[in-house]
Amino acid sequence: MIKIYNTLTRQLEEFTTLEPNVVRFYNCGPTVNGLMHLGHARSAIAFDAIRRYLEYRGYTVNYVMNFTDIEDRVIEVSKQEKRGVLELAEEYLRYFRRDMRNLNIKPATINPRAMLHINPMIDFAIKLIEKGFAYESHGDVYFDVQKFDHYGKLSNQKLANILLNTEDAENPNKHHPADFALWKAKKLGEPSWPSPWGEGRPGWHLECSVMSMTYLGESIDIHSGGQDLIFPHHENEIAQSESLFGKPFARYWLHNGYINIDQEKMSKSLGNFVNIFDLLKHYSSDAVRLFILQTHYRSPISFNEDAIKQAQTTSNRLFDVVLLTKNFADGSNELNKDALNDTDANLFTKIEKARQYFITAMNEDFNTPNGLAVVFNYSRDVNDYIRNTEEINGALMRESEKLFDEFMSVLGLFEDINQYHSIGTVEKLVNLLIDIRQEFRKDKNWVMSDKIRDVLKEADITLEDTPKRVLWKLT
RNA sequence: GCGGGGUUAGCAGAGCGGUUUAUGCAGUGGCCUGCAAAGCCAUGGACGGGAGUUCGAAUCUCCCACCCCGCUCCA
Repeated sequence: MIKIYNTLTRQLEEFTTLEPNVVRFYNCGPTVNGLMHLGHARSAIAFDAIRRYLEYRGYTVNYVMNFTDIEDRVIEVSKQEKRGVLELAEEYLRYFRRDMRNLNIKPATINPRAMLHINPMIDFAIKLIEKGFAYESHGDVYFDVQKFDHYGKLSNQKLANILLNTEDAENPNKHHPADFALWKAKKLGEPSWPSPWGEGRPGWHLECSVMSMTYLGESIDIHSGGQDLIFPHHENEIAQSESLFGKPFARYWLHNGYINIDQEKMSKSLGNFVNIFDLLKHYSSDAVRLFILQTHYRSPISFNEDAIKQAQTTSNRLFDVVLLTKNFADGSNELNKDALNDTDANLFTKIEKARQYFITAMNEDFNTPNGLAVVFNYSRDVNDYIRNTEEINGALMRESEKLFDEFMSVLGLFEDINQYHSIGTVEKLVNLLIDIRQEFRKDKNWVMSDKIRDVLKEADITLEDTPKRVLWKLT
């Protein structure tokens, strides 16, 4: 049974779905007005892992992640850079897709863009006006928060306690200062679309309600995003969708914690962000994913150079043991569980237990740090087995490989490992050289044995002498 | 003002009433060892401070200190 911490109820809840075995999952994506930074990456990776885990557990996940490409902040940047909004959005969108791919984020079922949903947004606003939840005022359309009884339920705020800035407080077009724009009248030099209220453009919050409805339906299972979206963004989405449809919008609200740098939130507005493209010049995507997943998704992460370096070391070490397992996995024989010797039977038990412990960890609100602890503990056992066992059981190693494949599919690690996997001709050749070298070593001919090792090293093949056998890997 | 989160060893970070206080990186010692590299084993070291509840608290309660975040720019 999977348990999820729900921001809405502020407690752990048993996970169930509206439709059997299908998860309707909407993840609030980024505004494409700048480069992807580590904070975006955290959100993307955290929910990617959650999505992957749900799939591992047998769910079909309809995973929608939007791109906000028309909004105040995009317009602002387009003015600064003196470029068209469309051109700007297209470019940053490309960068985001590139970085997501580099981080091995599994492609969403669909990545809807706000700019391509203007008409449905207008329709949505019209219906809200018809139902009396919104009103037009001088070309703007506002949601009337006083009409929605549950306003503030997600952020646990009473309407009266919400602090408002002076601009909103003094906006004469609004009935209540907390009313938010569904539609904004055109301002000079800004992109606009025709609407019943004249030229204008949609407000930020509307797109998610509309695109969520379009691709997942009026009620969904999971809606996620960064903690900073709880208020006002998600609060407003709830107000829009629930007042129009009269039913719960999302059943589980998940929010990831921030990344702190020097004890301060990493954010676009503070300008203290680490951009992903640059980070990936120095660290592998696996290291970045490990760095993120070593912390529970709701906790804050402290970022510093040391921490990401450590993740890189860990990633390399884990990669090596997974690769070793693959190299010894042999599919030619079925594993006969009843005929295993003690050593093999022992490892087989560990494989089964590791799988079970991993699931237990992940079932508890997707506890990836504990899941990783299981992976590390198991990898120690395999390392021991491969290096210290007289006769390696290829069929058993195939079970081990299967286990690692399961772990890695959830964590999204080492997707390209098979290209390092020793197979066929290369394997035979290297094994031949290892055999020859072993003869030299037996004769204490260190010159020749070292030469073989050095030459192989130049060919990106690393040898490792262990008590029972010589191990090798492509690097 | 209102609403949240946090303070765990050198660093990162689980645990949230009870086996020796995970796990990773870094230490230290050992095994292995022609060298190299890796691995395995062992080991030191922490629960912000104070009081309370309890047979028992990092975990619950209260007080104090400090930090972070949200309250219409943010993942």
